[in-house]
Amino acid sequence: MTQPTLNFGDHKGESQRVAVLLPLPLKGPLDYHLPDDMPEPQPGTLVRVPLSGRSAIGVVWPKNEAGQGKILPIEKLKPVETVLALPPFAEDLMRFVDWVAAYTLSSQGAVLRMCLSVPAALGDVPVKTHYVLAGMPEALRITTARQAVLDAASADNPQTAPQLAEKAGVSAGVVQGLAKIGALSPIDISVDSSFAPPDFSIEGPSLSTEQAQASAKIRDQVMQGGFKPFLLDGITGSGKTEVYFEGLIEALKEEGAQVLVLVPEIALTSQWLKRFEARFGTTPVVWHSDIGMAARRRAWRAVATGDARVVVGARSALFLPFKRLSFITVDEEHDPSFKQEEGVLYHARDMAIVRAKLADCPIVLASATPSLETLVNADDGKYEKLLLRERFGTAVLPAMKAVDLRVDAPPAGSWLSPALVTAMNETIAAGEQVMLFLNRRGYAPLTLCRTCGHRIECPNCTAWLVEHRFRKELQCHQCGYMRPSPAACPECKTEDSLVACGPGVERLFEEVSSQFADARIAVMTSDTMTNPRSTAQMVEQIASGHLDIVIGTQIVTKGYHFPNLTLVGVVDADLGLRGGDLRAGERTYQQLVQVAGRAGRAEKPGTVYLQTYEPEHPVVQALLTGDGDAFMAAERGARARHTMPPFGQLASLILSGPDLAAVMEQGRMLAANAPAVNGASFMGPAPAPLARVRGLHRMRMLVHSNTRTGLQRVVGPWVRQTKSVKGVKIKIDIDPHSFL
DNA sequence: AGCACGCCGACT
DNA sequence: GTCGGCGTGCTC
Repeated sequence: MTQPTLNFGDHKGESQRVAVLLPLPLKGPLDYHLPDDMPEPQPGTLVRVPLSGRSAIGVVWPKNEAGQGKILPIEKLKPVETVLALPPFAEDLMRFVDWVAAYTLSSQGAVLRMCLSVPAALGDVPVKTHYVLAGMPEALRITTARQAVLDAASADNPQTAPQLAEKAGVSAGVVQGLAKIGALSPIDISVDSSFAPPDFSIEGPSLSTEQAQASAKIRDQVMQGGFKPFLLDGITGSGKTEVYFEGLIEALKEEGAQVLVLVPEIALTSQWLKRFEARFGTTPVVWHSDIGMAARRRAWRAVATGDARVVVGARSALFLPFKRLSFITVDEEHDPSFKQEEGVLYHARDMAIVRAKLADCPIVLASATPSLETLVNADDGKYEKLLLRERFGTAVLPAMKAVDLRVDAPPAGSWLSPALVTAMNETIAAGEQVMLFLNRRGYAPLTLCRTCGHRIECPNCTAWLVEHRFRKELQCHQCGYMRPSPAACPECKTEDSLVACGPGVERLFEEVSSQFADARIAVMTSDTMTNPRSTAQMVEQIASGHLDIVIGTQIVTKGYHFPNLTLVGVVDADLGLRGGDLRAGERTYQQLVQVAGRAGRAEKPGTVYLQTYEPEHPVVQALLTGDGDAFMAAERGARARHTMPPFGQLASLILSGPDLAAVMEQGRMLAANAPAVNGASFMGPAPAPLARVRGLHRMRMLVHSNTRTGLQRVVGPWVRQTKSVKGVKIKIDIDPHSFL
């Protein structure tokens, strides 16, 4: 990972000229000239500039030493319009933008766009006029109404006109009148209330010995300052959160310091936030993809001004304009959702390390199942490893049992083995709860015609339509296409000939409902947890013991704590292993450990049943024996042998367009133009596994390097120097995780 | 990303 | 004869 060189020094003879980076996918910053009456803005200043007839907001960018491209004469430049009343971007943020752009082979502007993702935050702050008592003007005519308002008003407690009018029992007009003659003075107060600072007087929970040791290491580093990554490797339920909380609290003791906690999108539950608030004595600034516009604006501004001390967010929070970032935690660092798969393709965990390095602060990567990349970095001594090997309190790790489906097969048309059903009955009889995990939304992944063999596919994608029986619809999980469930086969028109193939959570619900007639059952998927209110309600119902069986997709794997849940049934442990990409084994192992970790989190011990057709598979064996280290060591060996990441590096190209011939032509040209580079090999073009998505044809190419870094220096020039075919989009993914 | 310029179909 | 479809291309 190399880093672009920047010059933050003064640039003599160029005082008239400023480079402004705009949040657009342009090649680089654009030059503007400074009006004579405008003081020279320091790099990082937010400015409004003209841009082809309109006006745009950008950031004054440090001058790049390598002045590539032609320089426009100063008289041709348009003037900077205004300087925005916002704190300038910190130097480390600008270097971060440049670094991410160079690493992901995207434009600086595209990366900046992620930092300026809240247009409303950049404008004027919405204000409400409040009033305070002013000196008594000479010509004040006192009336009873006026006196009542003056009694209600005060010099140091600003109130709005309606508030004062209400208190005084008069109309708001009286207040306005007093303001007009100067007896009250108006003060504009932002509608955004400020965030309460953290409360250091709160005593943390008492920590176990290993927790205390780990947190001491982190706190020491925080006090000493400077970049340093930690891997906090602790089994599920070992209290990792409490350990990194100590680091965060320590960092916050420094005046003005800000801390960031990155979490997987689905882990940001209200249960989790309550825990957070209990320790910090304040609501953290929450940042994720679907917070409302007002909350977004308030959060962004608070981060920029430094008012927000603690930020908890999904991957995009990494691009918030922190004034002084002093500590980062990436919780569940192995989680696949940290990989951004659209627009600028980045991995938030990897970029968080870079951000911490540029901000010169400590960073903690926490996980019960660290990624291979992180484990290798820890073993190489780049990260300090902190281990937590005991479950917190009296809780113990759940017992793991494999159910060999070849031997203990479910009856035809059902998906639960007799062994699992027996265990479920016993658990429910004991007044405890069961969770069934099946990472497949809907009723059935495939609808097939018994008569003609037709499989109902998406008209736009290479994908089967998934039946959602609750909604009586078929849906494409690729593009969102929906159609009502047909009664007859769309191909041969035979009535009642369609059969659902394979299970989804809805089908499991059907089976469980008939087998456990008295049980109270919930289905937790993104389809049933569409809004926070209903989600919170469902979670509360489970937590308080009002439900017996929870059926869920991966949404249940994180962020929830159900103390009475003692049995977890993994309906199809082999599901994630099919399709076999680079990380299929690792990912499945991680996911199943997380699911298993839902069982027996309190006093009662838990049991996990893994239904599998391949009990001898290394992933299943690792779960049964609890020897994850051996499993990861084996994975590591395999990756090293094939110089796969992190021992080598991959870059993926997706070529897509409406015209297949054009897409193929682009692929041919890229292949023909592939440079001969020692240690690098080029594969493809080949049709992508998802050969068509949203009506676009897709081909893929893969570049492999047998060295760990620097592949973008091969891929960047190669793609830039290859003639592009009209109507074909080239998406470059450095360090790809998805191979579809 | 906008927004303009630019060449081919259904309207006043 | 125009209004307008969105395809390509530029923005200091």
